[in-house]
Amino acid sequence: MNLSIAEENYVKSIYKLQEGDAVVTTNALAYELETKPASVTDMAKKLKEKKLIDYEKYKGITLTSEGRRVALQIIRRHRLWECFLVDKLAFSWEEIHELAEELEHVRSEKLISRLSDYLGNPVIDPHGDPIPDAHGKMAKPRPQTSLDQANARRLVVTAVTDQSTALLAFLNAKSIKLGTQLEVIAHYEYDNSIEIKLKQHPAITISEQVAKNIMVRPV
Amino acid sequence: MNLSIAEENYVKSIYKLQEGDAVVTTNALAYELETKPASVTDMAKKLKEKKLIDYEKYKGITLTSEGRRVALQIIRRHRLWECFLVDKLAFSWEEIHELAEELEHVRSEKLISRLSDYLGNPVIDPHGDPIPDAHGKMAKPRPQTSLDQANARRLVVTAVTDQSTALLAFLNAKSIKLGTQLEVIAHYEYDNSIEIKLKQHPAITISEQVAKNIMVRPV
DNA sequence: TTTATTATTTAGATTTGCCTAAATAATATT
DNA sequence: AATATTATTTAGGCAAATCTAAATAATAAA
Ligand SMILES: [Mn+2]
Ligand SMILES: [Mn+2]
Ligand SMILES: [Mn+2]
Ligand SMILES: [Mn+2]
Repeated sequence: MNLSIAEENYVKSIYKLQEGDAVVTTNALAYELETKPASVTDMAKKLKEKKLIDYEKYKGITLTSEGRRVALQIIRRHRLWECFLVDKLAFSWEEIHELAEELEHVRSEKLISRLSDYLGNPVIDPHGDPIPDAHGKMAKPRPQTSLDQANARRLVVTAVTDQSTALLAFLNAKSIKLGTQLEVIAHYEYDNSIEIKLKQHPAITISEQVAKNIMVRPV
Repeated sequence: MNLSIAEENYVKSIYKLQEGDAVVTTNALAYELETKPASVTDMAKKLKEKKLIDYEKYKGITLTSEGRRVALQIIRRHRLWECFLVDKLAFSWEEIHELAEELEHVRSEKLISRLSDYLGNPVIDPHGDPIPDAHGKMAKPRPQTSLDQANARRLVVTAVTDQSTALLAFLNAKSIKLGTQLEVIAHYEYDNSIEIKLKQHPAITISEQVAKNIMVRPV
């Protein structure tokens, strides 16, 4: 099946919003893709026609198994290019998303399999997200929770769920990256902010919003 | 200026057909881009509007200096990606053109300058074509002639002007690549075919059409 | 259970890039 | 110089992807 760039972006966003099995609403998808609900309805009809989604009007959108397959391929391409940009071209993690957003649309099995080999067949990308293999299989991520819900004291950062430049730049400023070990000092009930301490650094307090987007695992 | 992929492809093709200063005709451009003359006329109006070409109806097309600048950037991206595919991902020279045709449209100064550094700032691509630098300057190619017009006996292959998969596959089969040294044994007047000999190989006879597309220099 | 609010879809346009068929201009032939 | 041929442009249309404004459906509140 030959998909346009727009169609690929829709399929990828639907996959992202589905998180397993949830139905994706028109508005949510419009917001995610920075477009208008009317445009989403139009595209939903086309993707249904192509059997990539299940869709009945007013009932929301879910991917078919073919849609899921397609989504995983696109995600694979996106994340492999992100690895390339960081590992080989020395980009930092907040710069790569936009570039990968374009590179992911170059469709060539051979290109991607060679790129993967060249990178040593990585299984997680620079943001800690798992990379599907050529068959769409992803390593089950090791159990992780968001920092605001973790109960252990000593934690290691495993992923970042919001990949906006703003958050990643903030984390850079605080020296927080994948693999960073930290200790939770205190939870402040008033605004749900959290005080943490990194080795070799003074303790800092981070907002609930930041904490929600940092994934961690007990060290 | 923000150009679409279609606009970029037009500008690049106009540059290619201009060969210095010649005026590009509507039909030639349509043939090159595998589209129809009417579509070329439409696009010519748009590119003129954007000041990338000079165009008066029935008078043909030439690039403005801005158009030339843009073309050289696209060619730079194209050829650097070709180097990447060959040097890092082990593609062979007949597979890379189509992929570079897509990769060239990812517009990021930073990406391209890092890619160039990563590749060691190459000045020729895998087909022997010069790569413009960030300012659009290209190494003046060393004097070379097509094989059918060379008068020296001992020659070295410096470039291939037709980059079709068919020709490149033929050259692969005959073990002819960039840097290959060969000796001209005979010219056959009847069909302008040429007999050549590579070291460690029996002599072979190649057609005029092939010879026209192989660029050589006295060794 | 009405009524208000929110979510979604439809109707009708717009832009881009392309097409075919017909008209016109430029060039080549007799 | 008149005519035939070829090149180019115009006219009119189509599909993809978007939009705004209006209509309709679903859901929440009174
Ligand atoms: Mn994308
Ligand atoms: Mn990522
Ligand atoms: Mn291209
Ligand atoms: Mn090339």
